[in-house]
Amino acid sequence: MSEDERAPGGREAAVLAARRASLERLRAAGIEPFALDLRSALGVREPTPLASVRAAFAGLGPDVLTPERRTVAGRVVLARDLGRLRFLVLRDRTGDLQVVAGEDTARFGLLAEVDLGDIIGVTGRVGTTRRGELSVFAEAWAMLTKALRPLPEKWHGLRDPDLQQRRRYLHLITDETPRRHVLARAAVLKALRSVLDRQGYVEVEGPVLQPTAGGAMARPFTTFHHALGIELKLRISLELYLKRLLVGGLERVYEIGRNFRNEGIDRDHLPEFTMLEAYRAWVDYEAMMELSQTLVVEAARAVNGIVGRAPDDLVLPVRGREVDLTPPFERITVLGSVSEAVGEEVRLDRPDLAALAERHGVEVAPAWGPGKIVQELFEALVEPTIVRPTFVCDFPREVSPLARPHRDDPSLTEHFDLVAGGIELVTAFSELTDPIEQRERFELQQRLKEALGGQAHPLDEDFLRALEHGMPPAGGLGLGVDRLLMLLTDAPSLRDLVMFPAQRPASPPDQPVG
RNA sequence: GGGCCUCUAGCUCAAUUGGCAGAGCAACGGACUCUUAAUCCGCAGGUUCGGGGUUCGAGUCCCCGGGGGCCCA
Repeated sequence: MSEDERAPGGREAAVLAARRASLERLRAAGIEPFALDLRSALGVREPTPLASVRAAFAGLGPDVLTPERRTVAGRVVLARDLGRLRFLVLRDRTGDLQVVAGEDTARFGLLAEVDLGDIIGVTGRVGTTRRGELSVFAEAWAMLTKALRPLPEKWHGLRDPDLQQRRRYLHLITDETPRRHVLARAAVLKALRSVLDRQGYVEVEGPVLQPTAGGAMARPFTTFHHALGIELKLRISLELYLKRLLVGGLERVYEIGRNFRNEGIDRDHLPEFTMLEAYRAWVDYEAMMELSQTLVVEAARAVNGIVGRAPDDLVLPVRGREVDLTPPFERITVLGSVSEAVGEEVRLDRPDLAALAERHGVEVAPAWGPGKIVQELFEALVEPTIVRPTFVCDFPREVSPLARPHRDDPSLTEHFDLVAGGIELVTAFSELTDPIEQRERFELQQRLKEALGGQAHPLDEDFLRALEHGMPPAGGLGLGVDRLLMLLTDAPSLRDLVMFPAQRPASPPDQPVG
């Protein structure tokens, strides 16, 4: 049942009825309130963007009427009725502009049927009012789309975060922030693709529906394919199929796509999120550091214009601090930074690791090995303190099942995370190519998962089979696009960067209790 | 999963110790030929998220449930 079937509150019903009545009056006057286009009424195919009018007539003094005629269109967001003179403010994707209607305006009387929220078109000469406001002085106008529901409060807009998400269209009409977020996402995606395309990577699309969801530790969403008669999972990472393409000889591949994880929702986690993963043959994780740096810097430059920063400004405000993205990024190691944080040397072979962790407020599960304990120490003590973009290198082998053992210390892996402003942006490896070791690592992960009471996924046998055919040495990275956007826009939550984040349905009116 | 906060008119918000549910915007009727959140006059609008309880009396206190936010796991 939709919320609109609720017994209507008196006022809302009256507002809706008034809009319907206005609609009928327009029809009675021979005006179609849902027009096909601007052509029939105004003789123009598309309106001039409001910002273009502003740009073309900037600097006009007050009380000027130019001979220049323009047709504009947009949503009416403000209306001031002075009797025989009427001011309307239109809003389109580029901005706002005032329209003035008076005795020279055709069908002036019917303008009384224009409500806040209606979409109209106006043709007239461009000029300024006595107070100097740039305006189109309406000669003709057209109702393009009648709005049957009112806009939110014209000054405060939609402040309720629940309604901002549920009715994002209203949020977009009344607040420029979500619009900037949409534009920032588009700019970042374009910048990421541009960097990779320039470097000869091929964009590919792997399967979203997978028989076994691999490449990460996360609970997947499950669905059922009726024709095939099998259960399928929504992917939790892009990794294993991209690596199959490396086996197949593609050498430089990337994918930008949605991953799905059936887990908790908070500021930094959404059930669906956008990942970039890129793989390149013949290189190691050093090359991925370079690539990460380029991707982050180019994305930052692409967003600067949208959020009002200078084009080359790489110093961003993030959660009340300044983050300087100027390369080269810093480098630290997991063991080195944890040692510094606890004030004594931390090694994977220390027998008292668990006690050490507990002393620093990290609760240790019995099934955890030394690698896991060190990783938890890192995430608790070091990661939140990292402000400058920093490559955190050489994670313990135990917690990094897809990365190659470190060339200098086989208890570690060639695995780095890029962290900036306390946000984890990138995970990258020198990829593990040894299929025998890969199987052992997967099996170890399964045992660990079971020991912790979780349900282990079956192994992706076809992936292991592909590795047995031989994957070239390669470096790979995964970049969280939403998190990168959070860093670049200083949005407080990932939910702000996704127009329609997953939500429970609004509480229905007649829901049975219990 | 746990803790804290929150939900009142279409929207933004008030409501003293538990004592007549209010304002602005939007709407509706009217005035106004230069407004800038226009102004002015008038009018109307409520399942106080849902259910139960305590009480002479509940928006307010208690219990159960729902939506949202923040923090923790």
